[in-house]
Amino acid sequence: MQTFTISGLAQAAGVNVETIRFYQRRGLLAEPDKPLGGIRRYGEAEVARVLFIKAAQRIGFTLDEVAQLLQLDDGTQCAEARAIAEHKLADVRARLADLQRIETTLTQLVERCATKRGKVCCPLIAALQPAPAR
Amino acid sequence: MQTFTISGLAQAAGVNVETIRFYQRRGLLAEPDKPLGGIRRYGEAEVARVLFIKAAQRIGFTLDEVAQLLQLDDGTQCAEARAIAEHKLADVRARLADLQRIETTLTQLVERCATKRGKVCCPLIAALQPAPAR
DNA sequence: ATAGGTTCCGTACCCAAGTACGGAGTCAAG
DNA sequence: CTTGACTCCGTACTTGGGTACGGAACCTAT
Repeated sequence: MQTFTISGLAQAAGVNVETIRFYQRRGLLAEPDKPLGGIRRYGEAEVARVLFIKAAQRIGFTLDEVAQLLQLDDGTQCAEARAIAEHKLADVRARLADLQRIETTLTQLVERCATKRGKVCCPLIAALQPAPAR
Repeated sequence: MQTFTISGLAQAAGVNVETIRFYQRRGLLAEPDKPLGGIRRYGEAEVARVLFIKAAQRIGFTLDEVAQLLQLDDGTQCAEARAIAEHKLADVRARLADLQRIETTLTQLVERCATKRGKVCCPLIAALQPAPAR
């Protein structure tokens, strides 16, 4: 089951070997204990974990935040997990709302582009305005 | 209408003065021409712009990407705008999907937490798996 | 048993996005 | 007309997230 060497893992996850080692130092990824003076092996679980880290980063989480999310995946005491989860959830929903507004606005822009020509001005900033001064 | 000094702008947008100047150097924010050896003034538009930059960053855009989005807001030739917009849109939709899956999973976790006790393990990683090895 | 390619580990370096610093100029209040 | 707060501008430092480097150890294939 533990089929990959570190470079195999890196390749499977689409990152650099050094990145794996960096994540290990940061505690985002465990270093499997190596068979007495030998070489560590990794499995699919680690690949998924690295992919998760990368995906979470793309949507704006820092590595510290990713660590918290991973804690939830790893299993924590319920009360604590719930606290973290609720906190993150609020956060996630706020981002979701912003992203959705950008999505809508960009979609409209593309549509307008298809029918008109010349300059277009896309009210992107307005899309994320908390309370437009009107 | 141009009511703020740079520190007023910074405060209104909830960032550091140096950040404003940094954005100006990066071309994300124009430097209004100053009244002959005097002090520049800013308005609500700039506040909104900085807030947008910050919001976009929170959902994972780099400053270079933000610059592209701002270009759309500022008005560009249609063909070019459309190309950028479509590109960003695909990007935005991918992030949206990931965020939504995290949202769902976190919500489920919180629910389970409310009814059970002891350890919980939240399949967060699985939520973002491209194709789970089964 | 040794050469070539990894792994391991530490240290050093890199880029993005700020943050801090310091001197000179400006401006309003006393 | 000076004092204190702020602006302007350049340069330097910091932090987060990696990347690169280099020597020693390891593991095949010949």
